[in-house]
Amino acid sequence: MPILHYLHQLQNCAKHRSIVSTKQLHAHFIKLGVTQFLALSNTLLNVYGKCSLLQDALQLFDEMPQRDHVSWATFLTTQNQANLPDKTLSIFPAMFSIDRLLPDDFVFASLVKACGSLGAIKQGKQVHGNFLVSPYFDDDVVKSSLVDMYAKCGLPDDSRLVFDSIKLKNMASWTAIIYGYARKGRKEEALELFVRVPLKNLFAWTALISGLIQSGNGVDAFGLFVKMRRQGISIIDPLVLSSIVGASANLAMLELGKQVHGLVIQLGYESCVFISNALVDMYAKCSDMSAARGVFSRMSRRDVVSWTSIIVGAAQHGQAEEALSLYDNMILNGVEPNEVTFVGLIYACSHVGLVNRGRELFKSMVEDYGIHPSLQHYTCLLDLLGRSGHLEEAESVINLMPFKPDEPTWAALLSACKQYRNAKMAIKFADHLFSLKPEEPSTYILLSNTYASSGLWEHASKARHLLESLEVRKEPGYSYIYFGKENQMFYAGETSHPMKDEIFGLLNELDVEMRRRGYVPDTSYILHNTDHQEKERQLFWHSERLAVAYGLLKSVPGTVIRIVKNLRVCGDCHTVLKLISDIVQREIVVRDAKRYHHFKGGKCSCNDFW
DNA sequence: CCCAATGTAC
Repeated sequence: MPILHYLHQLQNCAKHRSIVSTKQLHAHFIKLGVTQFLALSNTLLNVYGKCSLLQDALQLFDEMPQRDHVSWATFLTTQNQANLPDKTLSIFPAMFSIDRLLPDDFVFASLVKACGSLGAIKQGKQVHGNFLVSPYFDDDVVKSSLVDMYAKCGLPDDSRLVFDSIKLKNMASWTAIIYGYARKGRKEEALELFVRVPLKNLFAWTALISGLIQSGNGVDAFGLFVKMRRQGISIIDPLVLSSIVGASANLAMLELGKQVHGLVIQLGYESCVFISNALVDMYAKCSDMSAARGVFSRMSRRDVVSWTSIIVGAAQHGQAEEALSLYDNMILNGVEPNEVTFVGLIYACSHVGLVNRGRELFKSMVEDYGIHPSLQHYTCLLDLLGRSGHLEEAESVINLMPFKPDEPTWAALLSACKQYRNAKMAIKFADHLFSLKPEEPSTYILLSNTYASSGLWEHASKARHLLESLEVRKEPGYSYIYFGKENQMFYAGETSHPMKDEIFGLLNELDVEMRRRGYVPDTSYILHNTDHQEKERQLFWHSERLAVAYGLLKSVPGTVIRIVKNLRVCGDCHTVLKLISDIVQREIVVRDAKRYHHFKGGKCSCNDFW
């Protein structure tokens, strides 16, 4: 049977993703006049999808003289596989309106998957409803897709309802439900189900581990990863590694990240683009830009994520020129930038006050690449304009843009007003900020100082008053320091550390030298309303200073001191860290809640804007 | 002949 023979050949093409053979076969079918056999065209459609030949798939589908359920299911799947779930949903209505066909189980599964990828819960529930009243209402595959959809939409309880209705639970449904709970940080339930999985394969482990990482439980995830390795699960698919690399990045644990990198090399996955992308990002987040550049330069193939990762990394570490020249290289290499790339680029410009270049990039993003600017893009642009003193222009951008600025954006503009002594504008911005009912204590300090400097004492005291009635920081400040295999955590005001005396002695010594150089503690950053001396004492015990002192005492001389802080560095600590970096001639890198600071020789890479 | 599970940059 020649048709069966051709089907077999096509399946081979799909397996090996052989584009040339597929096109040859297609030409052959046309010549033989066998394209009216639906099975043949449908399979061909499938192969085009698998080979990522979207244009060919679309043309074939469009030109098919008749289409059946299989044609539709296959075509919708090509859209899902090409990461175009919105297309899946927008094309589907034509199934009825043009071909008079109702969805079958295969089509339902594709639609549900598309809703899950989009997080489109409203449409997802509609599809679910239609599925329940269809003849396929009991299909287990569609049900496992539904479990996955609710998991991806962050509704594990809805997942569970569907999951419990599945008679014969397959691995996909187990994986999906575990992922759903893990992703929401519901560890107990995720683990409880994991214990019950009949086959604990790599998929199940990956779902559990990556879900936990996405909910910020990186430490638990690492524990499980080690357990998985010990149980001899072989990593035949590198996806779990990208999650684990990402967890090292989130925790900013450089040593851990290096170990994971070693494992990646050992398992032979360094040549995998998305793994290397994750490594570049990890080194950047761990503030080791030279390692990030190393991985990036060794990559034989780089996609838009690779370039964007290194650009954003350079931008966040204050290396604006590097970010911009990387962008030029990216364009020369024929890689098209996307919305994330431009966030990094405009951010880079704002760091060094390259106003014209930033404006050009913003314009180019819209005009050359057709990207609709998001609030984040406007925030970067406003930051750029504010920092460089173009306050009127910033105001007109605010009036023209289709978003309302958020609290940090108003705060950044307000700081810019202070810097450029524009009291009139400051009051305007402050009023907007005030009406947002800010939650960040430092915002009240900024507000109060702004009003006070303009003689608006009543407003100033109102802001101070609100601040004092505000619950003092829900989260206590802490800093981590890592070097070698050691890591230590310091809380603000901590006085029980075994090396407390040495730390206190060193900080005192440094304090004397700093004051000799003209340092005066800026106590306006202290929230409690206590006397001046007490405020100075509190500043003295801020966690980043304890961590730096510990680092100076214990780390190898000359090495970079790396610190991760949960909150933002206060203005006084920023001054102090600059001074310390100069006094002891050491580079200090602090990753705070907002950005990176490289203190070196009395200067900071953030250019004192943060 | 077609459907379901794990992933990287803001």
